[in-house]
Amino acid sequence: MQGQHLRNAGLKVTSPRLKILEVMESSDERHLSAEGIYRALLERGHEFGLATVYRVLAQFEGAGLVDRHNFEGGMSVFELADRSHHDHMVCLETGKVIEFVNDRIEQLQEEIADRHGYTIEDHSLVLYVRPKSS
Amino acid sequence: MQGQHLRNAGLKVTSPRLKILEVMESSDERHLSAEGIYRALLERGHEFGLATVYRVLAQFEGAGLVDRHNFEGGMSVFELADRSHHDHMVCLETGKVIEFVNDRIEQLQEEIADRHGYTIEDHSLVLYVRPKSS
DNA sequence: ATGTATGCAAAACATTTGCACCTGG
DNA sequence: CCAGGTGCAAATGTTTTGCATACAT
Repeated sequence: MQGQHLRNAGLKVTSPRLKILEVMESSDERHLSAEGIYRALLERGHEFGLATVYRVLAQFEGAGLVDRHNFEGGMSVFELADRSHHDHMVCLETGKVIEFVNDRIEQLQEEIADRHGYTIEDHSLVLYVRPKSS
Repeated sequence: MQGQHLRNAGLKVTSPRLKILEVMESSDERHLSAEGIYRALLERGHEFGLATVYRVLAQFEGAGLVDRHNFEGGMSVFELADRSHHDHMVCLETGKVIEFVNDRIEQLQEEIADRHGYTIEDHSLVLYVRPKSS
């Protein structure tokens, strides 16, 4: 049961939190907007306020349970932080999100920050792409 | 005169447009928010509506005169598109923005997109950093 | 003259917050 | 019981838009 995840994060086990976790775990889309989660909850018969969804997601983010991404288009998308680090490729035609990792890029980023006297706290790499026409 | 830039972009040469270009060219900060530009204009005695600033920036973006970036923090920053491509490092302590280029990273990105059957239309790489404490 | 630009106020949008009420442990 | 969570509505902050007026060419 994911109730444990919540307890481990120091969060009370409540219905909104459990259901939101459930939606994020079982959704086809790994990357969901707050609104998307809100609608998915409705479809499953759970009517929580949108404000609650936002609050829960913010707490989850703070607890390291989810990552928030700010892709273009003005709204945040959230994904379960159940995998190791990766970056994103967003298809501009279909909206599809592809994940990828490249250790060499990660390493180069570290080197660049280091060279300037900084350490990386966080980073965001997003490729906006289109299917090859060929 | 930068009036030519505007004409080349197919835009009428108007006072707001000229002054906004001027501010962006002469500001200490290369990366400005719409509000920041609005305030800089006021300081120079030009009172245009904030809506105009946004509209002009949107047109400039469309014309390729400026780039818009969506760093964390909810608001866009704009910079003159007068340099070749580069990525950004944002200091979380000071808000300072450092630009950098790394051809190897650029190349790796191309390879990754290509490997997945896509071509890159645009990309965003931002490192959120802190000064090395050492 | 005439198609665009602008100004202002109002709308839109995603997100956050205040506060009274509920609930998990 | 009581700290903390939730619902709702209202506030927020950024950006966009509608419409009447002003301007560049």
